[in-house]
Amino acid sequence: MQKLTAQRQAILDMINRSDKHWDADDVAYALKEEGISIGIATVYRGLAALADQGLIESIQLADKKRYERADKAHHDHLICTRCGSIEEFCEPEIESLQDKVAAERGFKIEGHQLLLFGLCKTCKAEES
Amino acid sequence: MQKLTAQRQAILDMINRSDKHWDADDVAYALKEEGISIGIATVYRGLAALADQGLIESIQLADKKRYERADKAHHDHLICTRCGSIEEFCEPEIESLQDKVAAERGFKIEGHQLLLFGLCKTCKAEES
DNA sequence: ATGCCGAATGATAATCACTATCACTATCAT
DNA sequence: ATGATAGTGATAGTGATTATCATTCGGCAT
Repeated sequence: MQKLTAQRQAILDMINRSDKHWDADDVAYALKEEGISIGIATVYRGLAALADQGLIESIQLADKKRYERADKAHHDHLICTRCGSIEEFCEPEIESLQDKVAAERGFKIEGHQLLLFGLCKTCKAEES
Repeated sequence: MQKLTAQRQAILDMINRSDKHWDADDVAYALKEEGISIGIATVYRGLAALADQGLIESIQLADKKRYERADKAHHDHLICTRCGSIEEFCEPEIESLQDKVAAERGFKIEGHQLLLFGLCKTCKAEES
C-alpha cells in the first residue's frame, strides 16, 4: 500500500549517495540544489515511508530524527557532544545481551537504539 | 551557581516519592494537586537544573523528556510501543562492552542511552 | 538594617520539528 | 473511461520546549 513514487525515489537516491545522517531539511535542501523541488511535508512523509519499508534507517536524536542508508550492517552510534559528529560502531555481543534481557522478561523486541554520548577523538584532544 | 530553591526542592521531593518516569506536565500537575503551583517554565528549568546536578536522571524519548529518581543503580529501559509502559533493566556486561568500543576509538564516553522498543509481556499476550 | 547583585520566577511569546488538513493529482485495477 | 486508493504540496496547527522580560528572592558586604 506504500508506493515508491518519483519523489520518494529521489529522496532515497539522495540518501544512498552518501554516508551522512540526514534530517528532513538536509534532504529538501540537497534536492533543491539539484533542481528537484519537493514539498517539505512530502519529504517528511517520504522519509517515514522509506524507513517503514526498511529502505533507509532512522535514528532519533534529542532534537530531531535523522536518516541514513540501510544498505549497511546494523550498527549503533557514538555522538560527539562537542562537534556533533556521528560515528558508527557494531558490537554483536551487545545485541545478543539485549535479546537475553528481553527474553528473561517476556518482552518482544521490535527495535532498539543505543547512543553513546561524549567526546570524539579529535575533540578530546582539543579539550584543555 | 545553580540554586536548590523551594520550587526545585518541591519538584525533587515529588520525583523522589515514586518510581515513575515523569514529564514536565506530570510534575506540574502533581504539584498542583498538592496545592503547590509552580509556573510551567519553572518546572522545565527546575528539571533541567536538577538533572544537571545529578539529583535526578533524564531519559530522552522520541516525543518528550522524562525524569526519574537518581538514587537507584544505573539502568536502561524497555519501552512498550503499544501501552507506553517503561520497564527498567540493568546489564553490566553491556556497559563494559560500551566502554570497550569507545576505548578502541579514542572516544570519551560522558553518557549513554539504550532503549529497547517492543511489546511488554502483557501486550505480547494480548496481540492476536 | 540597607543596598546590591546574580540567579530564579512566572506569564507569555516565540521557536522548531513535525503532523493534520484539504484540494488536487497520479496510479492502478476493473 | 471510471472509481478507488494513495500521494502531493501549500499551509495551518500541534506540542514540547525555550526565550524574553519585568519582578522577586537570597546572600553578602557595607
